[in-house]
Amino acid sequence: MQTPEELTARFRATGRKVTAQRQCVFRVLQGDESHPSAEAVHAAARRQVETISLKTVYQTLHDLTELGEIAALDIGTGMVRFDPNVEEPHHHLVCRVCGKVSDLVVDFPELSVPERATQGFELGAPEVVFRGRCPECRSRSTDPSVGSTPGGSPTGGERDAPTSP
Amino acid sequence: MQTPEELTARFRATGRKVTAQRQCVFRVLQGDESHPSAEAVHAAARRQVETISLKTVYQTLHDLTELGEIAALDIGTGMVRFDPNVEEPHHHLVCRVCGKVSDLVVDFPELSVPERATQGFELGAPEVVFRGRCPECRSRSTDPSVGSTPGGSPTGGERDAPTSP
DNA sequence: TTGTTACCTAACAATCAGTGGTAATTATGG
DNA sequence: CCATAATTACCACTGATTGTTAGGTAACAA
Ligand SMILES: [Mn+2]
Ligand SMILES: [Mn+2]
Ligand SMILES: [Zn+2]
Ligand SMILES: [Zn+2]
Repeated sequence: MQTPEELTARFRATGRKVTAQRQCVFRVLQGDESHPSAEAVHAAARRQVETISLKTVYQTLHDLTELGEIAALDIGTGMVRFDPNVEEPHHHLVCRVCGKVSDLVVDFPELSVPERATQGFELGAPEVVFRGRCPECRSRSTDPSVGSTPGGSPTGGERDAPTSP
Repeated sequence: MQTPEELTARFRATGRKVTAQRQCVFRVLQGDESHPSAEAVHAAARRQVETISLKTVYQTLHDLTELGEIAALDIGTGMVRFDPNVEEPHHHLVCRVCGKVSDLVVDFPELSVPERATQGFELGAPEVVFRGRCPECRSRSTDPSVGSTPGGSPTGGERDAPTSP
């Protein structure tokens, strides 16, 4: 995703009007690496423009996706997640417990399909998803098998666990 | 997934009753490589047991998933797709147009994440999805004027494929 | 500056996949 | 046989997303 200023220009150039609400969504998305849902974007946007409607957020996300400025990821968390990082190809780690999505910056070189295995499909880029448990959900787990990871990563950060869908 | 007979035994062994409806779902799933949705399973099951309810189908699919006899795939087609092939690890090709899901039998060897890239995640097996267009949708969405291009086809411009229904 | 027009909001209704409840009936398996 | 699980029809409900309306505001080109 480009900067809010560049997006402003691009919106004008594509016949779209630039409003305070849209620019607010631009700013919310800029540098956001949490892969927020539309609701999450809405919540963040409301902190800047209290009256912005969910509808407008959906509309702006749709426009940005159409322009290829962000990516809409549907990776089994129940909601579409939006990714402003479309410049750097990457994959994702998905927490099965809380739905957290993290970037996986590893590039997999050997990830091409032999022509005969494509079954006539016209293929795009591969999407790799590793599902598992994020650090927070690992440490929060009451599973007794967790707790003694020798030399592991005692990140210690046992933060609150807000999400309870 | 095991055979309907084996599933019958397994259901009994796990305290579940075996009914005509459940066995019907077993048979529908057996050898099905189309990764059907619950609705699709229901439609197929109705051809054998006309009165089987969608609820029962959901219940049976849930049970089978719980037992690990089938896999529930959420790969962005809007519905959960069920996969009776849990014996052979594999990946998937997904048609962006019609939602068709095909097995990708290629095994990717070097698909492991360097320890430092995991960000503390506890990871499961990687899921690879190639999105694209299936053969049917490729031939259906080409320009009408390109109906039968002989030899070296100047497929020229890939126009926007108009979204179906 | 002004006029056209896109945009925004609020408040709903609707869709779609999936879950949940009821009550009455059926049928499994010990 | 018979307790009890399962099934059915029916309907309400969630949650994400889209659509619709109507009235008001604001962007931007002239
Ligand atoms: Mn990402
Ligand atoms: Mn499969
Ligand atoms: Zn988590
Ligand atoms: Zn297709």
